[in-house]
Formats: sequence, structure tokens, C-alpha cells
Amino acid sequence: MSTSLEPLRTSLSPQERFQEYLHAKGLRQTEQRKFLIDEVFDQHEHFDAEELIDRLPSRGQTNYVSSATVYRTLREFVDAGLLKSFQLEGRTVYEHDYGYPQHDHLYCTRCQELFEFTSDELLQLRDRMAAEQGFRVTGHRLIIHGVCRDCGKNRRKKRKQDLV
Amino acid sequence: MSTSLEPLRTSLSPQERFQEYLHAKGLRQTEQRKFLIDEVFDQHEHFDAEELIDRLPSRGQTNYVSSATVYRTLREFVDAGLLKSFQLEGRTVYEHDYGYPQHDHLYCTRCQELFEFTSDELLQLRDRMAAEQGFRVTGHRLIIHGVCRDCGKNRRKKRKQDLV
DNA sequence: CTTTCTGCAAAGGCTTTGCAGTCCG
DNA sequence: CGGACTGCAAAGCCTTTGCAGAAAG
Repeated sequence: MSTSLEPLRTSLSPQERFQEYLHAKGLRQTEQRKFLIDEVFDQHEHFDAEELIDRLPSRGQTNYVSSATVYRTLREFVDAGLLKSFQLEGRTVYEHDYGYPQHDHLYCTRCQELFEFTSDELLQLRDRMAAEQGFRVTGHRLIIHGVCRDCGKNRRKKRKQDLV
Repeated sequence: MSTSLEPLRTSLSPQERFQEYLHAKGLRQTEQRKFLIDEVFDQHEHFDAEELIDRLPSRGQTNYVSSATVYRTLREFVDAGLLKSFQLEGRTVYEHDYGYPQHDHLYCTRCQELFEFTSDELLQLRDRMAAEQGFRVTGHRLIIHGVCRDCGKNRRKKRKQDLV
């Protein structure tokens, strides 16, 4: 998947920030949580639970973490503001939030890749539309579907029912 | 749910258009399909499969349609260009497409209602962003999350993990 | 008549949950 | 030590699918 934006400078690492979060909530720092946060922040990719689980150690190996715990922990990362999640093609996709600028996505329906972009204009437009209807905005999600540059070259056809 | 936009004038009714679609594809016109299209186009609301099934006749009554058929038929309506579907809070939401202008949504996380709005500016912005990355656009989905005017008045708190 | 459709029930994909043992603080 | 956490397996939720009988053209 593609990384296109510059990280923001943050005073705390994700690890440190998560520690603070746990402490504030009276929760505990476990081996599984430590291991998972390292794994998740090791690379800046979009991923879903299954992809993460697949690249983690298997049952029996060191640092094995059960799927249930992975799911539970991903939710905590979202609660802690470390990750953002959204739905794409029926599954929950996660991406870094902490230390990363607000952005939106282009999704290539050929190669399934997500590309990021930022647009202040979009935020203004969003706020204006919301204001017109008396909405107090808490967030938004924009995904532009299409075919990326590379896939546009080797043109195939095919197309399943697009859940845009 | 809220209806805010004016329908477009169309030469064919959804029923007629679906007949054409079926004929073109060598598919059949059944009682279930006729009944469902009437039901679905009877009111202009956003709905999911469960909501539709709930307001349909129950097993044993006249015009009963099994859930499997409802799911199958909704997909056909989408294929036929009569409905559009998208994901919201883990379920598939349907809305009229045929004879209805392109639009986006404001979603109230308090009352779960969807409000519609149109913006040419958004389309231009979308196309510009896509062009910058060499994308050929096939569509997009923008949902602005927030709290609507009415819910903003009777202010409660509460908030579950937002899957924006 | 032949192919598509339907209803039923079972299966599927992803995610959550109940429980008993384990571990953190 | 007590409460929080984990792994396991089972359950849940929404949707799809295999199959045999019914129906459309």
C-alpha cells in the first residue's frame, strides 16, 4: 500500500502514548499489548485484522497472540487514538492516526490499493455543507473509487458489483 | 429518514426499466420481483435488508418473499442501476439511484438518520484529486458524521467507537 | 420442456463474547 | 490478592449458497 504523507512531529511515541492511555484508564500493560503495538507501528500500511494476524507468530511460537486478543487490542488502539478504522469491502481497515495528518483515500478497485491525499478545501466544503443543515461535525470519510495509474496501463476489464 | 432532493424526470418508471433489464439479460419476471420493486420504490428512504424484510408480509401471508430472495433481488436492483448501496455501521444500506440525482450524506450518530446534499464543488474537487494521482474515477462515497440539528438540541452524551 | 427462480436450511466470513485459568500491579 | 487479561471455543450478525421443487417463457 502507498505511503504518501509526511508524519507529524509528536512528543510521545505510540508506545508511550498507549502507556499513558492504559494508566489513565486503570488498564494493564501486557506482553501481548506491547508486542502488538510494536508490530502495528512498525510499518505504515493500511491493514485489516486478518492481514495482521497472518504476519504474527502462529500458535505455539513465541509471542503468539490469539485472534480474539488481536481484535480486542485493535479496538483499544482506536479508543486510544492511535489507529483509525473504517469499512472497505465489508471488512474493517485500520491505519495510523496518531502522529499522522488527517487525510482521505483513493481506492483502486483493480489492485485494491489505498492511496492517500489531503485537501483543506475538502474540509472547508465539508464544514460548509454541514453548517447548512445545522450539523455539528465529528468527522467524515471520503473514498474515491477508481483505477490507479499503473492498473490503467495494463488494462483488463472485470468488475464486480461496486459497493462504493 | 430525510428526503431532501428533487427527483429527476425519467422516461421510464423503475418497474419498466427493470423489465427492460430483465429482458435484456434473459431473466424472468416473477411475482416476487414485481412485488419487491413496488415495495422498494413506494417510499424514498434509505433502508437495509433487514428493515425491508421486516415490513414485508411474513411467512404464510400473501406475497411472502424469503430473505434469500430479498437479498438476491436487492443485488439485481443494484445491477440494474435502480438502487445504490453502501456500507454504514457494518450493514449494507440501499437508496434509490434511478431517477435520483447524485448526492452525498450527512449521518447523525445520535439518531442514525441520513441526510442528503449535493455539491458540484465536491465532484470537481474529487476529479482534481484523482487526476493528480493519475486515477480514473468510477465513483466515490462521502459520509459526514456528526450530530444533526434536532439531536444537538436535546443534548445527551454517549458515543460508541465511531467507525467513521 | 428447459432454464431460471424460489424457499429452506445450512454454511460462510468476519468479529464478538462467555468462561476459566493467568498475570499485572 | 483482586481485578484485568488471555486463549479457547462457541456464538452472533449479516449475507450467501446448495439443493430440490416450482414456475416462467
